[in-house]
Amino acid sequence: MKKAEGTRLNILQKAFALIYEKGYQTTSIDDILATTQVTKGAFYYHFKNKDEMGIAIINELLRPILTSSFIAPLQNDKNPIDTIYNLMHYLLIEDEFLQVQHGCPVANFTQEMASWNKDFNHALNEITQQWVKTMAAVLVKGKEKGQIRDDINAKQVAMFVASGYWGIRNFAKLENDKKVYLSYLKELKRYLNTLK
Amino acid sequence: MKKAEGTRLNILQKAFALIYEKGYQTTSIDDILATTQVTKGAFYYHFKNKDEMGIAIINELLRPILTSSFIAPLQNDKNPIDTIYNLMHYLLIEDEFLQVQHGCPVANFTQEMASWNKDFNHALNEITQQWVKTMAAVLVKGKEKGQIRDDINAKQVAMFVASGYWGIRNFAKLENDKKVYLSYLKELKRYLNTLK
DNA sequence: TGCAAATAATACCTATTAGTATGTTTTTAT
DNA sequence: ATAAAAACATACTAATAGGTATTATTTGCA
Repeated sequence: MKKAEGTRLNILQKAFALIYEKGYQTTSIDDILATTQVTKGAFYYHFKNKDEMGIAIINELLRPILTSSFIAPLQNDKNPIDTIYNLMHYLLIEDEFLQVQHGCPVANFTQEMASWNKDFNHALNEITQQWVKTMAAVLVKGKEKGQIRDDINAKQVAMFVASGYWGIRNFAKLENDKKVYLSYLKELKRYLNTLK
Repeated sequence: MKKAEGTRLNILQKAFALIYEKGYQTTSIDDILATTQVTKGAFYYHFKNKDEMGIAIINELLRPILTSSFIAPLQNDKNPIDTIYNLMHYLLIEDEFLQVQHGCPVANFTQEMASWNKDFNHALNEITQQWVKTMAAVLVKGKEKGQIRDDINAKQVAMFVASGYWGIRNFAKLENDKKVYLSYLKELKRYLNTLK
């Protein structure tokens, strides 16, 4: 990796961490410069403006995270019910990047920016759709294999599950306690079992 | 109502509308003054600072809305399944204040402020808990009447449902389309029916 | 090795931010 | 009617915001 690429990546990663903690609007360029030890000249060499950096974070950091942590675990040939439950368990309980007090970064971004920045909205919608579509595909496969009831609407279920995930992330933020995840997971398991 | 009370309420209501649209942090005092036609002197006569106004909005506007629109509809003696479904249908489809592109005001506030302002967190947690507790109580009553299965964990279900609500609000914001609500409601109905 | 392009550093600019200081007007109680 | 208190108005401040202009330093390559 060239050195310039390094500073760029450094900016993206540190900025992402700050934004995940504090939110996009309240993370200032100066905040980012302070924690990266990068100067303003360097920052604006790499990014036209703050929003371009935001989009880069979504496309270059969030998207890969989504692919590896949210989508890849769905792609196995086991029972969809276990697959989905295990994914949620991993995301809520085991994953070390996602912090209970800061919620889900994609949901945070969405909440903050969706109705105000077309580019953000588009990028976020794309990665979210990818997740939901993959989950739906898993369910369809399960239907074909007879693991999932025939009368189940896969897309509908996928969205229902994804919604629950975003919601419980917000709940846990409010209580600042992972315990709510356990309660959520129990009911999710019960719900998923009604699909077979 | 005394005139002074009127200006205070005017500030709270207009500020709330702005915050619901734009978020708390990005709604400036000057924004509020511009839309209320109130001067800075008047604003700071009524509120010590911006955060005090924010707390007042939660306690004096959000709380009553929650009581009347989220909690009161739960308090009838019908079947909990219909009661909860009808509430969600009302909130997502019929309610005229809640806008698809701006999500749920309580969820927005939570996402933005929960981990940063203790007072906000406390006020928001209180009203949210009240909603979940009421929903759980409705389910408990349903269990006693034999309308809900015995092995159901009421609190757990209430939280699961509330999470789904917050989540789908965020989803709809992303797609800026009420259609996702219809899909959500269908699956919610299916889910609720598994409780009996 | 030298020079152009890439990368970075510094100083600055204007707008906006929350908040204050100090006044004036309006209400209220006597 | 009048004085005191409540309610509001105006002009300001210091800090911070995102962004730019200009200059300096590295880097890759002929």
